[in-house]
Amino acid sequence: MRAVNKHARIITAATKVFAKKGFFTARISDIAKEAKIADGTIYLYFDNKNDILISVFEEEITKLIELVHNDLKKEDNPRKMLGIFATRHLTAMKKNKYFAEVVQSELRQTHKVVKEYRNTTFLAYIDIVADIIHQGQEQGVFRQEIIPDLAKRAFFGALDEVSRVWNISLETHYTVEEASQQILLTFLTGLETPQSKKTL
Amino acid sequence: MRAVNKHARIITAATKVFAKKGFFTARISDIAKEAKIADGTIYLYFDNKNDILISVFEEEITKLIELVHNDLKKEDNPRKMLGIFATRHLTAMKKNKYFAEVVQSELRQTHKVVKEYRNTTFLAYIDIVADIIHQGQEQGVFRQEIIPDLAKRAFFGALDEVSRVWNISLETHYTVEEASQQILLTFLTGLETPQSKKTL
Amino acid sequence: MRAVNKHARIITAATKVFAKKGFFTARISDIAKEAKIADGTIYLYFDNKNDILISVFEEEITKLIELVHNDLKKEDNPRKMLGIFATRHLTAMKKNKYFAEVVQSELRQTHKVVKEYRNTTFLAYIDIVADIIHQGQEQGVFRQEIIPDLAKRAFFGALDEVSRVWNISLETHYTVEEASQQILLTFLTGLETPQSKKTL
Amino acid sequence: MRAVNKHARIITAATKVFAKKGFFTARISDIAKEAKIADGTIYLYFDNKNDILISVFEEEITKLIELVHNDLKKEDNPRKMLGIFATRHLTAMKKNKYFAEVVQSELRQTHKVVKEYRNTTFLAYIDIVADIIHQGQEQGVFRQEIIPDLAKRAFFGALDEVSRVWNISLETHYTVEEASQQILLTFLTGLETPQSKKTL
DNA sequence: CATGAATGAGGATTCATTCAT
DNA sequence: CATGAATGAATCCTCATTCAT
Repeated sequence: MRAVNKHARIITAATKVFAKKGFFTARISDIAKEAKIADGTIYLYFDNKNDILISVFEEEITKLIELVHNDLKKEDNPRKMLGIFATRHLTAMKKNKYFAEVVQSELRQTHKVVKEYRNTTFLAYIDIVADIIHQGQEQGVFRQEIIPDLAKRAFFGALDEVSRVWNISLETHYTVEEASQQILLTFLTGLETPQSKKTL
Repeated sequence: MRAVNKHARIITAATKVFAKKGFFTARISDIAKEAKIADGTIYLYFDNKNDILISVFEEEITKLIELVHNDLKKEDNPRKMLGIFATRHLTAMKKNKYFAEVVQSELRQTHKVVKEYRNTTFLAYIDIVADIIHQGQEQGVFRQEIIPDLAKRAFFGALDEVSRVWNISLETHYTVEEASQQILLTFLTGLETPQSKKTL
Repeated sequence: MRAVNKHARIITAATKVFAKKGFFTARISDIAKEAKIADGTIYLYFDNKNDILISVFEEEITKLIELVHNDLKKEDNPRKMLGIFATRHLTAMKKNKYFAEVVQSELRQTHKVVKEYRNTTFLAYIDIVADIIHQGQEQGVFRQEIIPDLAKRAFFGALDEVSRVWNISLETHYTVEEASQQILLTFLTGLETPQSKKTL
Repeated sequence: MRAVNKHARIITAATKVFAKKGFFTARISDIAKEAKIADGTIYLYFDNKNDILISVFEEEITKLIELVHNDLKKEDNPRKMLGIFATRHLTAMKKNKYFAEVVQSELRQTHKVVKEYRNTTFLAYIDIVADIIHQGQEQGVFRQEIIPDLAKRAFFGALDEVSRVWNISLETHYTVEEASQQILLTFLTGLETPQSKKTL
C-alpha cells in the first residue's frame, strides 16, 4: 500500500460531496477528486456508489452509537440520559455538517437507493431513545401511557428537524445548548405552563 | 381516471412515481406512462423534471394549508389547535402515502435539486405551528421560555418522523389517533409523571 | 417515424464495423456514425451490443437459407445440389465481405459473447448439407460409409476456410468458380487420380 | 503444477483462460490468478495482452509443426502423409481443448487484434498440406487439376470445423479415428460411390 | 525478480429534452 | 394541442498497465 487510509479518506470525501450535491448529483469523480485519488481507486475499497453511501452511514452512526453508549453508562437518571442523547446528537450534527446533511436527506431515500439495505444500525441508534424511555417508565419517572416506540420517533424527529435548520441558511441558527435545552424542556415537562395544567 | 385536465393528471402521476422511485430514479417516461400521455406532452405543462417536483409540493402543501387554516378558524384554544394541526397533518400523510414519501424524502434535498427554489410555501405551512405556539404564549397557556421558531421545528419533526414509519414496512403501524394523541400528550404535558415533577 | 429503415441501416453499419474492427474493438459510436444516426438511437432498435451481433447473424443467415432452399427446390441431383450450396455460399461470402468476416471470426466466439445464444439458425444452414448428403446416400450416389453429420462439417469447413482467404490480403485470390469447382471436384471424386485408385 | 518457469506457466494459464473466456473477455488478472502469480509479473515476461495471445499461438503451433514434420519424415506415400497430418492435428486439438478453442476462434481475428502480426507460423503449418499435395501430384497419385494452395485450405478447413464441434457440447462427438478416417475417405476417394462414377 | 495498489483512459448505456409530424 | 422517434451529453465502472516497495 502506497498511501494509508484510503478507505477513510474516501468516506470523508464522499460525506462531503454527498452533503454538497446529494447522492444522485454527486459524481464518482467528484469524490475521487475530493479524496485526491484516481476514480478507479474508489472501486478497490467499495463495490459501487451505493456501497459508499451505505458505508458513510454505517461508519458514522456506529461511531455515534459508541460515543452515546459510553456517556450513558455513567448515568441512570432517564431525564439526564435523554439530555445526553440530545446533546450528543446535536453536537455531532453540528460538528459534521456534511454527515448531518447526509443523514437528513439521503437517509430518507436509502431504501430506494439500495433495496436490500435494511438500515439496522440506524434503528439501533434511535432505539437508544426507546430504551431510555422504557427505563424511565420502570423507574416511575415517565408516564406509562407513553409508547416508547412512538416516542422515540417523535424525539428523534424533533432533534433531526431542529438540526436540519443548521444546514439551511434561511433561518436563525440556535446553539446546541439552546436547542437541546428547549427540546428537553418540551419533551420532559411539556409546552403548557404549570398553572394552565392545574386548570385542566 | 376521470377526464380531468392533463396538468392535474401529471401531478398525480408524478407524486406516485416520485414516491415509489424517488425523484432521481423516476423517469419522465414513468410519469408519462402513469398519466397515460406521451412523454413530450409533459413539456407542454411543465418546464422540466425539477419543475414537476416543485409543483407537486406547492400544490399539495397549498391545499393542506387551506384545509388546516379553515379548521383552525373555528378554534382558539391553542392546545386544541395544535391537536388539529397534528391530526390534519397525520391524516393527510396517511391518506396520500405518495405525497408523504415525497415530503419526507424529496423535500429534504429540494434545495440541492433546484437551487433557486426557496420553498416558502412549506415554511408557511410549519409557521402555522409557530403561530399557534405564539398565540398560546400570549394567552398564558404555553411557557414563555419556549422559542416558537425552534418549537415549530421540533413539533413538525416529531409528526414527520412518526408518519414516516407508515412508509416503511418494518415497524408497528400506529393509527392516526394513537400517534396524534401520543404526540400531543408529550408536547403539551411532557413525558414526566406529575408526581415526579413535584419531586424535582 | 422520421426516417425509415433505421433497423436495416444499423444492421448494415454494424456488419461493416464488426468486420473491420471485430466485435469487441467496435464501438457503438462507430456503428452509429456509420449508420449516420445518434448513439442512443441504436438502443431504440436493439437491446445492447450483443443483440446487434446476433441480429447481424440471424438476419443474413436467414436470407441465405431462403436463397439456397429456393435454388435447391429445382434440383434433385445431390451432386449438383452440393454444387449449388457451394456456389451460393461462396458468392454470398464474396459479395458481402463484411458479413463473411463476421461469420468467420465472430461466429466462432458468439457463444462466449452471449452464453444463451444457441445459434440454431446457423445449425439449420449447415444441416442443408447433411440433408443433401443423406439424399445422395438414399439415391445410391453417395457412399453409405459417410456420416452426414461429420461430412457436413468437413464440407462447410472447407468452404469457409477457402472463402476466408478473400478477407486476408496475403494470398492469391481465386474466383468463386475456381474455388467452388475445386471443392466439388475434391469432395465428389476425391484427390486421387483414377488410375491410382485402381492400384489400391 | 511443477516448478516450471514463469513464462511457460503464463502461456499455459493464458491458453486456458483465452479458451474459456475469449481474448477480449479474459482479464490479465484471470491469467495471473490461473498462473498463481501477481498481475504485474506477467509484464516481466510479455509486452502486453496481445503479445501473450501471439505467443500462445506461436509456441503451440511451433511444437505441432515439429511433431508433424518428424512423423512425416518417415513416410513418403502422400495418401498416408495426409492421414498423418489429419490424425496429428485432430489429436492435438482433442488433447488440448483450450488451444483448440484459441486456434478456432481467436486465430480468426488475430489480424484485427494485432495488425502487425502476420501469422507466418500458422501459414507454415497449413503449407505442410500444400506440400504433401504437391508431392502427390509429382508422384502422379493426386490429380493435376487440384490447386494445392486451395486444397490445403479446404483440407485444413474441414479438419478445423470437425474438431470445432468438440468444443461445442451440442452435437455428437466423434472420435479422432472416426473423424480422421471420414475426412481422408472423402478427400482421397470422394463422396461418390464407385458405381455412380462409372455412370457419369 | 516479484508484488499488487494505484492509475485513468475508455465505452456502453441511460434518459431528459426536442421537434417534425 | 399531442405525439414519440430521435438526440447526444453525461457517468459509472472496468481493466490494461505502471511503478514504488
